Amino acid sequence: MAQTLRIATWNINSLRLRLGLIGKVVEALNPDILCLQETKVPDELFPTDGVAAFGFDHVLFKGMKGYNGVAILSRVPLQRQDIAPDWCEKGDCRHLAALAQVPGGAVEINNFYVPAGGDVPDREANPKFGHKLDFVAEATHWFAARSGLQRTVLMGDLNIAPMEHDVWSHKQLLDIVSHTPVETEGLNRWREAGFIDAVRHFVPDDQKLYTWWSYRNRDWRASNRGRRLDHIWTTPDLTAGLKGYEILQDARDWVQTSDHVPVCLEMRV
DNA sequence: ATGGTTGAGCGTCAA
Repeated sequence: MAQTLRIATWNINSLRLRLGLIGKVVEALNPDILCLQETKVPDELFPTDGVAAFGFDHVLFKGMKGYNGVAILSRVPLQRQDIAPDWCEKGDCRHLAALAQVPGGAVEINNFYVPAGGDVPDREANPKFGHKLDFVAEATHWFAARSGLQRTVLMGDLNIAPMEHDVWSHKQLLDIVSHTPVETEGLNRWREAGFIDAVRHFVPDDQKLYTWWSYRNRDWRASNRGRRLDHIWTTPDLTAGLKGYEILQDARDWVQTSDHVPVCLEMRV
């Protein structure tokens, strides 16, 4: 009954601008399910036919004009799960949940786009940072209340690099939004509410791993000042089925690409 | 401390 499922996440930073690059992701990673963040497209303008041309016949999206927006593209049937709250009561399109219908039993997919949090790591001076911390705390409590979750995946652009070697310089980034202790501790509590870090399952903690390189570095590969902001977590019952992962670093060199690269996980479910 | 770059969409704001 078990089948191999390949699931991927990518902050695409405008779906309409980079629709063609979905084809390159399919070619490179062959995902059954592709979670996108920062689609930046209102639902009435979502390119359903465009993504179907790449083999994704089952699509869920929650978007808005200009900012944010998430989508789940899938080759297997999806059943939308509208069970989560409106995080921080902002209505800003940062989470989509669905049951992926696979023969071994449904797998719950949670696609998150956590607020970036602005530049100043102080909730008094910078309300966007407060929003980020509140979002993570609210999500932590919500998942903790769903005790005993199984066959569940949480993935997306979580905008926090939690471990020392998830950034190019731990010491230089301790006061930089995305790697401050209050954020990394918050993200760890969220994960511990019921998940394991499926990519770190394959990579020792002392090895560098990045999924994002700023547009502001002229030569991202040479400077290599990356951060691991994009994550795939699974509930512990799925650990035995984990087969491998790929961070598609080559995508950072594509013409007119995103500043994030796709992350893919293969598992038997 | 600042700047560096990109996208949405035409003001700057968000990242």
